[in-house]
Amino acid sequence: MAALSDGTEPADGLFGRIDHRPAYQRVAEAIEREIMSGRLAPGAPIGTEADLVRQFGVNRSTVREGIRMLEQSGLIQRDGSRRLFASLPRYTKLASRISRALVLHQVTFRELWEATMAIEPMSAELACTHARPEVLDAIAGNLERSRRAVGDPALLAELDTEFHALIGRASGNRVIELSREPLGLLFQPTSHMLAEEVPVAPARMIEAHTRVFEAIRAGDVAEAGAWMRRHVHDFRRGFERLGKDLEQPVERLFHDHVSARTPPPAGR
Amino acid sequence: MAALSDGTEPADGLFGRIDHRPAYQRVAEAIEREIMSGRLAPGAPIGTEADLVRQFGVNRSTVREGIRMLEQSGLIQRDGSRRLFASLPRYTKLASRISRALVLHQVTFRELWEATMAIEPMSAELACTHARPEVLDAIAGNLERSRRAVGDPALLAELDTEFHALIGRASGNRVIELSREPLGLLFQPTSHMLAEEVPVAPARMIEAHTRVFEAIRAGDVAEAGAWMRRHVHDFRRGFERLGKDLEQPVERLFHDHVSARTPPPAGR
DNA sequence: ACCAATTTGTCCGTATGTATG
DNA sequence: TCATACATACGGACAAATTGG
Repeated sequence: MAALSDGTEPADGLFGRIDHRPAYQRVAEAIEREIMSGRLAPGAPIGTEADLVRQFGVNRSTVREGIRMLEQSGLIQRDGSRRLFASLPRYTKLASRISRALVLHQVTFRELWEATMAIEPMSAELACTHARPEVLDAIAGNLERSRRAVGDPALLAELDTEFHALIGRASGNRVIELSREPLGLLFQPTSHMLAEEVPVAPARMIEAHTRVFEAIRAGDVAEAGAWMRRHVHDFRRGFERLGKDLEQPVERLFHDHVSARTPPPAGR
Repeated sequence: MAALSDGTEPADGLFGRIDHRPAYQRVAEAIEREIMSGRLAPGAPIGTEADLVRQFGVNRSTVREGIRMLEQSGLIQRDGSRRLFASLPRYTKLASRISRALVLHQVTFRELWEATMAIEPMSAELACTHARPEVLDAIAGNLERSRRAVGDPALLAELDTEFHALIGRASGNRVIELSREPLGLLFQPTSHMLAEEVPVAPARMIEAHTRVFEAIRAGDVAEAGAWMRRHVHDFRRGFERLGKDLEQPVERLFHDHVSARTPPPAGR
């Protein structure tokens, strides 16, 4: 039951097992452990490659391979000047990683929609009690821009995605915020198509967004949830009206331009 | 608006911009593009490092750094003989990445619980119409083992986590399955503590699990959802009965032994 | 704004253990 | 069994970029 981190059982003799994983992995894991344990706080400098070479007693190439892994997992980042810092994995990066995986696994629109149906209404309901003024202002701004964008399907789809992301932010719940982000990313192309092909779609969308926003501002939990549910149902109806199949996998095509660049410097 | 993948705007002259990103990143991105576009199907061999050196015209070390990044993101894997294959990012790996991020961001129990309250009932409801026999059998087995584990808090917590994971599986919705996995991981230690400290907890848990299971087997959507909601509420009450604060961040301590090892070869 | 030291990105060559045929 | 191919790891090198005076 007490499996080691490499999946093996501990030996019961005098000596511990030998860790035969490659050196670059052990370098990465050692640094990861320091960060996860809190001994390296986010924003703390990791040191130069030469430092790490000295500390671990391995070659620089080995250190560099370890660093690549940690960089990829978001536990360390480079600031503008390429110095290494411990950092918190960014939500946007995780979200785009998740949506990439969902695309590769050929998740269907039905699956996406059902998950949205679970998360989005809850998000709106929580926003009623947790939304802070700045976020409400941001949502108001989003609505304003949406009303002016009725003729521009691409922009409208972008603003739609942003609206829902802001509701997630307003929920005051980062788990929900993170969970729903990939859904927004994956729905955006469909939202675009909908705005282009279904004449009433833009107006209905803006109407629903407005209702949700007003309910949130009024603190009306039931109303916010109900309008959000209606809105998500509406999206599905529009989707079906386009003659598309709910069991169709989300395409991988769109994903080309969502290769999220590393964001600017972390802390400090 | 048409930002390039490195965040800059396209130049409007004769020549395109020069890509200043380091070679190892471009190697990784080139391979990633092949996989995402479908030209490299999961399971397809990538070639040896020497092959990649020839194709890209860069040094071994550079290729290796690129490979580390892709390995970390789960897009490529090595089989037993260390040959490189394209692969689908594994859910378990993503889930543990997500829960790690949530821990580092010091997400609170309230946030976890609210998200669970959104996802888990939906998961149970969907299971009513989508559960396949094998999964139902697995759940039955889990229940059987749970009943025998009443005196063993650690095992019971493990079986609890497994039960909910199986419900996720039964939902026939991989988005929900993936979204809820990190929640299960993060709740497990609390579930353990609950089984240890609250005398009635094990019995109530098993009762609820049984009800949910029977409702799913009977295809009773309303009943399954209702019992799951009750179960999740119950968890919260138990948590508060322990005198713990919902606004307390999930501890980072537990995470030490959840450093999910790379699973065996991917497809084929 | 210039200079010297540091650091990263990249390359080359080589040795070693292991897996495949 | 043996030869080959391959991944891991090491040492050393140099140019370009960045830092810190």
